[in-house]
Amino acid sequence: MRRRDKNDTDLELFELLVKLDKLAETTRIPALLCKLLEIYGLKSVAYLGCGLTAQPGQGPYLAVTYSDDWVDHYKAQRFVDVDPAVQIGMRRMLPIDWDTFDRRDKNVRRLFGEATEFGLGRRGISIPVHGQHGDRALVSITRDASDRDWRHLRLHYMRDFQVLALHLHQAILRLEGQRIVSISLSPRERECLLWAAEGKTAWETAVILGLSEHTVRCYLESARHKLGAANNTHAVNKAGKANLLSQLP
Amino acid sequence: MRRRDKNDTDLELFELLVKLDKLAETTRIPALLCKLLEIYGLKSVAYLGCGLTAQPGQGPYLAVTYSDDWVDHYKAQRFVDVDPAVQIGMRRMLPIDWDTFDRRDKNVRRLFGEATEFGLGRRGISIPVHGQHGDRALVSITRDASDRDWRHLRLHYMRDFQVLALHLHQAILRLEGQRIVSISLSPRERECLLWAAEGKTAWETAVILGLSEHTVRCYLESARHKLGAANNTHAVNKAGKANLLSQLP
DNA sequence: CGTAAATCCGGCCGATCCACCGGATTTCGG
DNA sequence: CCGAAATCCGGTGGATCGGCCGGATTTACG
Repeated sequence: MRRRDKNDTDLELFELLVKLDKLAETTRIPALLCKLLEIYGLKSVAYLGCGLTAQPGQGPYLAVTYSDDWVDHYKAQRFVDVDPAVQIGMRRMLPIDWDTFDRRDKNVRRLFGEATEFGLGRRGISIPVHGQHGDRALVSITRDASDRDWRHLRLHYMRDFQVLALHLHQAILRLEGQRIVSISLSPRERECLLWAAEGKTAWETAVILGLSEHTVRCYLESARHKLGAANNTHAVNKAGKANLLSQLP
Repeated sequence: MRRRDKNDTDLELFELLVKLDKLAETTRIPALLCKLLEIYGLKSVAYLGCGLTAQPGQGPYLAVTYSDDWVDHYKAQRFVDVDPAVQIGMRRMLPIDWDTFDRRDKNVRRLFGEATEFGLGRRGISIPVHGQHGDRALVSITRDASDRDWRHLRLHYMRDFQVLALHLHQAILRLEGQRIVSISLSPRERECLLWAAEGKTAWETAVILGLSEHTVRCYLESARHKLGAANNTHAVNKAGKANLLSQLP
C-alpha cells in the first residue's frame, strides 16, 4: 500500500517540520501541503484557521490542496454549517475519523457525495489545533482506502498529522497572526482581574484579598490601562487571550 | 541504542493511546507513565495540568514517575518559579528542548543540578498541551543521551509525545475535569456578548448591530442568565472558556 | 395548532463601574 | 542614592450596568 519505507516517511516528516518552522511566507504553504499528498499518499489536505488575529470580524484562514471550484461551491452552499468535520472537529480536542460521523442527515450525505465528485477521498480525518490565544485550526486529510488498510493508516495519520497540524498552525500564526504585545501585569493586578473574571465586584474582591475596595479599583484601573482595555470586561477578555490569567505566576 | 524495533514502538504507542482513551480511573496513570519509560528508554515522565476544573483556586494536577522526594523538594524550593520548563514551556505552543534553556541563572543551574541527583535525565523535552477551555498541561520527559543520539531521539520524542500528551491530558480532563454544562446561546446573545467582550457598551453594541440599546441589554441579560453569570464580565469569561464565542456558526 | 424560543421595543432605579483628584511606604535595580 | 514600579489608602460624580416591570411578532417543532 505504502510505496515508501517507514524510515523514509519519518525523515520526510521531520524535514517538513523544520521547513515549516523556518517558513518565511505563506505563499509556500500550498506547495508544502502538496508535498504531504505525495509523502502520505493522500487525496487532499486542508487547513482552516480561526481567530488568528484576535479581531472579531476577521474571516477564517484557508489553505487547501484541492480545487478552488470545491472551495467556491462549499462556500456557496454554506456547507460549513453542515460539515461535521468543522462542526464537530472544531469542538473537540482529539482528532476525529470521518467514518464516525452520523450521515443520516440529508445535507451531510449531499456534502460528502459532492466532495468525492470534486476529488476528495472517501476516508478522512480532521485534527483540531488549539492555540494559546483562543486561536484554533482544523487540519483535514482525505484518501481512499479499504477498511483493512484504513485501520492501520488512520493511526499513523493521527500521530504524524497531529505534529504537522501544530507546526503548520504555528507557522501560519507566526506569519499571519497579529502580534501579541507582551504586557506584564503585576501580581496584584492579575489577581484583581482574575476575580473580576469570576464575576466578583470590586468590593467582593477587596474582601477576598483583604484590601480596601478603592485599592482594588486602582489595580483594575491600571490593568485596564496596561491592556488598553475600555472596561473590565474587555480587560479580562484581553488578558485571558494573552494568557495572563493562568494560575501559575 | 534502542532495544526495540520501530514497528514495535509504534504498536506500543498506539496500544497505549487506546488504553488512555478508555481509562476509567486516574489511579492507573502512574503505571501507564512507567510503561512509557520502558517503551522509550526514558528516565522520567511528568504531567502537569492547570485549569482543569475552571475554579480559580484549584491547584495544578500532577502525575509523575519520579520519587515523591523530588516533588516535595521541588515544591519546598519553589522551583516552579524558576523552572524554565514550566515558565517557558507553559507559554509556548510547540515542544521545547531543555538544551535551549538559558542556564546562566544561578537558580536554574541549581535546579537542574539537583534534578539529576534525584534521578532525572540530563536531556529533556517539555510538550505543552492546550485544551479547549483554557486548560493547559505540560508533559516533560527526560533521559540521558549523547549529543549524537539526542538529535535523532528528540525528533521522535517530539512527535510521539505530542500525541501521547494530548491523549493523556484528554484522559485526565475526562476523569478529573469539571463537567462543562453545554449551554446554547442564541445568535443574538452570542453577538452581544462578543461585542461586550470587545469592550463595547450596550449603546455601542446597539449601534453596531442596528438594535435598540434596551434590546441589547435584554440579550446580555438572558445570556448572563443562561450562563449563570453574575455580570457581563463573568459571562464573557464563562462563554469564552466554554468556546461559545468562536467565529463559526 | 398551540407552545416554546427567538427576535425586538419601552422605561425605572439602585448598584456598580470608571475616570479623575489626592496621598502614602516599600522594594529593587541602575 | 535616586527613580521607577509595586504596594496600599480616600473621595467624587457622571456613565453604565443589572434587574425588573411591561409589551410585540415571527419562526419552528411536535
